[in-house]
Amino acid sequence: MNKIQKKNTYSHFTTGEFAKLCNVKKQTLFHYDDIGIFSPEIKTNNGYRYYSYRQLEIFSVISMLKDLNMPLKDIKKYLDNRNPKALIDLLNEQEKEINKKMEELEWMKGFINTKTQLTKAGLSAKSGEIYIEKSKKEYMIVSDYKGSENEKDIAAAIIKHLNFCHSVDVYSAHTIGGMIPTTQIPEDLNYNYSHFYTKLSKTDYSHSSDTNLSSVISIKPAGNYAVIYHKGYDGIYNDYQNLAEYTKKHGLNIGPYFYEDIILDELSMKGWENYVIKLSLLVY
Amino acid sequence: MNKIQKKNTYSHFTTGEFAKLCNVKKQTLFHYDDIGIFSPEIKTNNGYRYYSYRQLEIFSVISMLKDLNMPLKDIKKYLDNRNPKALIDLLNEQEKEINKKMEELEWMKGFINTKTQLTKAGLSAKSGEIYIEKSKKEYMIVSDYKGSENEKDIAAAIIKHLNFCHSVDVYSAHTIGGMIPTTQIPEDLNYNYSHFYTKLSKTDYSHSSDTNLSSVISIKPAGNYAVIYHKGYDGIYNDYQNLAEYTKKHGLNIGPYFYEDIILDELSMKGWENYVIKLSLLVY
DNA sequence: TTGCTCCTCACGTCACGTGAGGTGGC
DNA sequence: TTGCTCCTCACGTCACGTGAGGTGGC
Repeated sequence: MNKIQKKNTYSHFTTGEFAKLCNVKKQTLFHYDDIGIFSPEIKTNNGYRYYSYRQLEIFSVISMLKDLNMPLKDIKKYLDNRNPKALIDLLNEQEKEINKKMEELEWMKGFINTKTQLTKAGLSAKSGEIYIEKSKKEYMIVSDYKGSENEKDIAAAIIKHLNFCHSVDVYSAHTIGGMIPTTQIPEDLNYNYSHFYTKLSKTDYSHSSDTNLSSVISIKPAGNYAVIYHKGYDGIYNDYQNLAEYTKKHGLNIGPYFYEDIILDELSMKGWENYVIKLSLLVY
Repeated sequence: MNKIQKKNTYSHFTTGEFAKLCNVKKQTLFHYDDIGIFSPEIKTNNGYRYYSYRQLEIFSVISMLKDLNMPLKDIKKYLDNRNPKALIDLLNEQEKEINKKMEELEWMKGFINTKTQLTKAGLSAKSGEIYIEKSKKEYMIVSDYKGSENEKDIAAAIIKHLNFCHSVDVYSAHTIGGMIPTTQIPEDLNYNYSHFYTKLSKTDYSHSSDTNLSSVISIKPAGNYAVIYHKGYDGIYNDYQNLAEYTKKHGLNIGPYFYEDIILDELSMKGWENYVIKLSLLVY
């Protein structure tokens, strides 16, 4: 170690110190040195690495690019050919990446919000009890369904419905619900949907001042709903009948459709038989 | 393959089909099946996998959790013990993760913005020419410097300055600048800073309605500045002298400090000798 | 039958992480 | 001298990715 090196190392950081400043492990710095993407300002004869505070910015940019899913190879490629114009282009691209990520995170937030609400509702729900619930107006995307009650037709229709939602840029956190006309109260042998729907959260329709979207939005009217929760799908037609009888007994007028929503699904329950399903019916 | 299986597979997706719906490669689904985190609804005798549309949501949630840096092991642990309360807790934690990521992304956006501005300025800058530039008021965090002009003292002071910035939650995209009193126009043997500073972007001080921060913010006054760009640090004291002489020749009053900002640094230029440095001086 | 898709198995890769064993500065 | 930090080297790991070679459905 000559004098100049000694003088310099006083004002420099060892690998461990620099790693702490960067909030990474030493091995990261070893690795970056190995692949030639980021090396210490000084390397002494005994192999000791010494980093300068001036290297902090470039390390933090490497971290940033890595966080934005840029492979180390590509980062190295840029650094090997760096120049102001290339930097501007790089930053430009990364800004687009960031915007994409932000949108994804926004979607996740919406998903978490609705899913938390639903799950809390599912936790406090008592199966089999009928009660009246005041609901606000809800927006949804609705697809007709004319197929049979078998799995195959339903699967095809649901996928078609999902594709339609995606085509108008809707990726709702709500699971898909089904509508059954009240003119046709389900029995064991007759339990079929007339529509499938996806409810929209505020973020789903407030962001898109898209005329495409607004033209395909349907409304579930505000009002009082008779509601019953059911566990699993077995014997669910009984609760449809119970709902209908209840409204008759209390002399209530009813809306044209039953709504069937899955409140607790595979995400919190293992197996269909444990899902919690909410049936609701507009009354007045 | 019995009848029931055959009937079901009609309404199901093969691995390749399902992978497309999920925007991933088949191998991801194989892998998830291998480690037991996400398996097809049906597996026939010949080993063919068949996925249901009902599995789409759970796959997308696995993807989401993975994007939020949750290891597959932990995701599996949740799924193996899933229940509504655990789901609510999980979603709660992940929301915090999301907020952290959003803040990071916001910081990156700010960084990209300021860095792009600086780099564009650096591209169009002509070294050696003096001109007058109108500047708006700028906010910055300033640290005194009383050390010598050697590397060691400067390094220590800069790190102290950085730590101070971090202690008041400032992580600016601007590189650190230096101030030199105009009473002491630098020469070769006398080129020393009296202060170091970090400029703040709007996002740095607008977000923080923090009284801590506002009490330590200094202001670089609005006004006309005599400006010169210099390449590298070699002979930079000449340009300090040129700036001073220019103001004298034009009978201008000058502010108390020279400001030295690095416009193009290691990020776009290899080596100190290619940096572009901006010297400026308030005139009136 | 052709072409496409499915499968498993082995090995590769990317970005480190983890000791093991040895040296070096205050 | 002790204790801490530095180094290299080899191997592990996480989440897949990439063929290789073979089978299977329309």
